[in-house]
This record gives sequence, C-alpha cells and structure tokens, in this order.
Amino acid sequence: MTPDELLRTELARAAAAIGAPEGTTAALERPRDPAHGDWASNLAMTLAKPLGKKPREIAEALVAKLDLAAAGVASTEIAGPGFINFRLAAGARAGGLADILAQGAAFGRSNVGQNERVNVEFVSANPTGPLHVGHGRQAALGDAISALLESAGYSVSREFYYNDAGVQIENLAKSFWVRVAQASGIEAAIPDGGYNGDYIKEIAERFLSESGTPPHPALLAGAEAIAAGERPADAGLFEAMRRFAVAALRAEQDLDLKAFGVQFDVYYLESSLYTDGRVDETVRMLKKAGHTFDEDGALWLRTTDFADDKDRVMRKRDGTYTYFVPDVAYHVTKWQRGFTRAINVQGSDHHGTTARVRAGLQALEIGVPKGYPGYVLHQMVTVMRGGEEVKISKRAGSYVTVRDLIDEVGRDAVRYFFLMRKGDSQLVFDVDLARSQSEENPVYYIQMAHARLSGIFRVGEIDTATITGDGVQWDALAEEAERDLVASLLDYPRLVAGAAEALEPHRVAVYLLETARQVHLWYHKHHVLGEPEAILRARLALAKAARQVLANGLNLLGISAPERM
RNA sequence: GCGCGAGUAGCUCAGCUGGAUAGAGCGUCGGCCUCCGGAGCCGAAGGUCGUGGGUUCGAAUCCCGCCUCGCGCACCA
Repeated sequence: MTPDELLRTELARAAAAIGAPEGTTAALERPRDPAHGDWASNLAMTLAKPLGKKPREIAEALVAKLDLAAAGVASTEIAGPGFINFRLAAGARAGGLADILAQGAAFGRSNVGQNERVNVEFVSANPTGPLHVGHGRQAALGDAISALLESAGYSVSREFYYNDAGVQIENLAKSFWVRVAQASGIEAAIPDGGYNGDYIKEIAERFLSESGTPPHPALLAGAEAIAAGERPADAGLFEAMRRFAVAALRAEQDLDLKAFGVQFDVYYLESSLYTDGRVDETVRMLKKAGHTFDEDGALWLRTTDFADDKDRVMRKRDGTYTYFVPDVAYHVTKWQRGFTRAINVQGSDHHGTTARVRAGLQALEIGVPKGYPGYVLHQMVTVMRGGEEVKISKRAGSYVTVRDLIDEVGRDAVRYFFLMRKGDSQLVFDVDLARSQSEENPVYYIQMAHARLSGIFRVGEIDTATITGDGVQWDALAEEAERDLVASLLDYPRLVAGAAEALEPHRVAVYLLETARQVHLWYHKHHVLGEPEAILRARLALAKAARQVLANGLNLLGISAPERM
C-alpha cells in the first residue's frame, strides 16, 4: 500500500468510529501549497452537516481516533475551515518507492474491473479510402482507452466494425467501375457522391492486371447505367469489382493500422449481419416488441418512446434497410457475445446516432442497460504545417492520411499528439513541433527523461536488477526536488485509476509531461553517481522508480520508452 | 431554431469529479550556469476562469439565462 492508501483506510476507520453515516467517503488530496503538508482531507467538513457539529470539532475528534503511526504520519494540523493536514514521516514518504520497485511494470494496475468483459469499438472506417487524421485520433484514443481499462482489471476486446454494406459501398463500387472503364479507354465520369481519390485509380489498374480486362460492351453499358444513376446490368461483374475494391481498401487500412501499431481482436463485417440473417431477425424482434409502425410506405421505429428526438426509418420505401437497423443488430451481438459493457469511440459528427442506437436496443426489450453502449466522442483535428492549416479536401483526393503523418513525424509522436488533449476539445496537430528533436516537443521531452535515467545506470555500469528497496535509507532523499518527484511517482496509481474510470487518456499524457519535468529538474540539480553511499543508493532507487513509472505510462499510451536517444 | 461540445495568462492547454493564494509550457523581462547526456537553472510581470444570476461553509467545477465558435439535426455512415 502506498502512504495515501494507508491514510485513506485509517480515515475511513476513524470516521466510522465517531459515528459517520454509512458510505461516507474520505476525500484525500495533495494540497497545492506544500505548507499544508503532504496530504489533506476535507472529511470533517463533509461530516459537518450529517453530524450537526462544527467542522473543526469533528476534525479534532477524528484526529484523536487516528492511528498515526500505522499510517506513517509524523504530524497533523487542523487548518482553515476544517481541513486536516498530514505530514508524513520522512521515511514513510519515500518508502512508497519500494512498492514501485517491487511491482515494476505492474505498478499502477488494479483489479477494480474484476475481469468484466468490455468491448471497445474504434476506427470503424468505411472501406472506401485510406484512414485520415480523424481516424488516427480515434485509433490512438481507442487503443489507449483499451489499455487503461486493461490496467484497471477489465477484460478488453478491441473491435473494428467494417461498414462494408449499404449506400456508401454502392457508391464506391460505381466509382470503381468508372475508374476501371476509364483505364480501359472508355470515357466516363465519377457520379455525384462518388469517390474520386487517386487511390481508386491505382486499384483499378491492379484490377485490370490481375483479373484481365472485362468485355468492352459490358463496361461501356455499365458506365452509362451509372451515369444515369443506375446499377450496371452485369451484376456478376459489378459484384466482383465491389469485392475487389473493398478488399484492396481494407488491405490498405490494415497497413495504416499496422504502421500505427494498433491491433484489433475482432473485425466485424456489417455485410455478415445480412448474410447470417441478424438484420432480418432484429426487425422481426422489434416488430414483435410492438414499437414499429408503417408510414409513407416505410417501416419506422418509434424511438421517441426511448428518449430519441424523432422516430427513425428502419426500412425504406425501396425495401432496403437504413444503416440504423444493422447498427442495432450489431450492438445486439455485442450484448449477446457477453460484453456487459461496450464503449464506442467515434468522431463527434456521429453523436446524432448515439440516442437512436440506444433507443433501438431498448425497444428490443431484451434487458440491455439504458446507457448501452457508452460513447467517447472526440472533436475534429486540424493539421498545421509551417504555421498554416493543411486543408483536408476529399474532393481533390488529397488529404492528410494517418500514414503520411506517421511517415513524417514517427509513430510515437503521432500517438502522443493525438492523446495530449481532452477528446472533447478540438485538436491542433503541429507537424513541425511533432518532428522537432527539441525539448519543446513533449514526446521528445518525456522520452528524454526516460533515456537520461537509463543513462545513469549505463554510465555507472550498474545492473538495474540489483536495485531494490531493501535497506535503502529513504530519508536520504531530503531535497525539495526529490520530495516533489517522489510525490508525483506515488500519485501514479490514483492518476491511472481516474483516467481509466473517466476514459480520459490525456490525463496520463499530461501527467507524464509534468513528471518528466520533475525528473529533468532533479537530474540537473542533483547528482547520483559519485555521491556518498547512502545518498547514492537512495537516488539510484529513485531513478529506477521514476524510470519505471515513465515507462509504465508511456506503455499505456502505446509510446516507446527508449534507453538512449 | 433544436441537440452536443468548447470558451481559463499574449499563444497552446491542464485543473485529479465542489476545497485553502487558479497552474504548466511557449513567448516577454531580469539574473546565474557550462556539471552523469545536448541551453539548462533561479526569479518577475501577466487572470472579471465568455457573461449575468442561483445553489452552500466554499464554485473554473453543479443549476438556469444570454453571447461567441465548432459539430450534428437524412428514407448517407
């Protein structure tokens, strides 16, 4: 147990002893002002109302009940309106470092999740083009959220949902047909709403060389049909092209993800929901539950019964389903596959769908919880280079892809930059800063801290395996910079737990930057090698512990922790 | 118009789920330093937390109104 955990338990015990109501939580925090001690609690203030006494009286009663020695507390004081301030014994303060050294990579992990199965869905791009920066933010976020949940003891499955059915894919197939026709010498134009990026040209070339050139008349007739807003008559050829294009684009996206170091456990195909009958089954169940109605020749779901702001069409007049139905069918599978918790990471431009998906699940009346699935929505990304915004233009077929970014600034920097801001604030990606090898670059700065600490052991020719907390005189860490660094390091488990609960990886990113700053500060002020034995040993332990915490945090974000740079 | 998100130092952003005198980096100004690993270190200036009310011992944080910006408001995903 770290000192604050000990203290927390003691406080809870004391609170119960003076008759605090059940469920009273003892808030314990690190005061901003060091003069207020190492830890402070507002417990007495929160108890003032239920106990009907003055906060300061309660504080005195609490202190009298505390076993200070057990919690490693040297002194207490009651301050301000009723804060209880705790000052730890010098040894107890730094003694927590022994925990870090003993737990190693496990430091910061917990078991609050109790192996609950969580499905984290992210990226889920349509296979209609390369992954762009928005997907990149999502990939970084989804992967980090997954890692956070794993570290909190959840059993996480990372999932990618391919929307490989529906109107967009139809448009892709038509655009592809046109490109194939063009490459075969036929004059044709990409239809409205189609995809005209250069990448489709390249795939069309590949199609021709791998599958041979299709019969000229069929291609021509198909192109004319597309121009008229219809499907090509040769259904077999159209289907073959659709498959080829989708497969090629999926392969491209896989390469993007691989370059980013993101691995999914499950790729779920929307098309499979049709072929295995789940879509029809979902419609049948919704009808059976009695929340559907017919109007204007379409089949509707009365989602307004379940907190949606308007009713939604399920089956269009032309007999095809809206995307909403497979979406519901898909989330039913998540529930049925045993995920009692589901989290969808999406761009905020999708937030309109959240209410209706939940409504659809409620309308089924199969016991899915109300807030299922949970959503983490993130705002847009703008890319800056040379002080100017890089415009994203799908129309011109030139937009910033994830792979462009990774090629230019490296995987670690891309990950950090996508994670350093709160998801719900807009993010400016400064390419020049991300690629700079200076301390202004936060990634470089954090990794440098890790490398510097590693350098101490390398230069001193010290095997880190020999560094443990055994027999270390912790009160040798008496400098202010050391006290601050130690406090930050011991704060790490709480920080990670909070980030996991809130699904906010940026807290880890911000923490790492601050901790790195403290490492640099300490490193510049105080030497390790060549100091007297007691100080040397304590500082080596501190260096190793700091390095461990930095590595653990970076690992959560999917960023490497280099030993030298 | 409705819904969601954002608005905090000159700039970019934190603010640990309601705590004590609101923080960091960059930039600006003043002063040191050249040491295991590369310009670092110390200090200063800089704030009506968009705005007006409310809730309470206490509000950047919770509630209501208003202003500005972004996203959405399809029988597209």
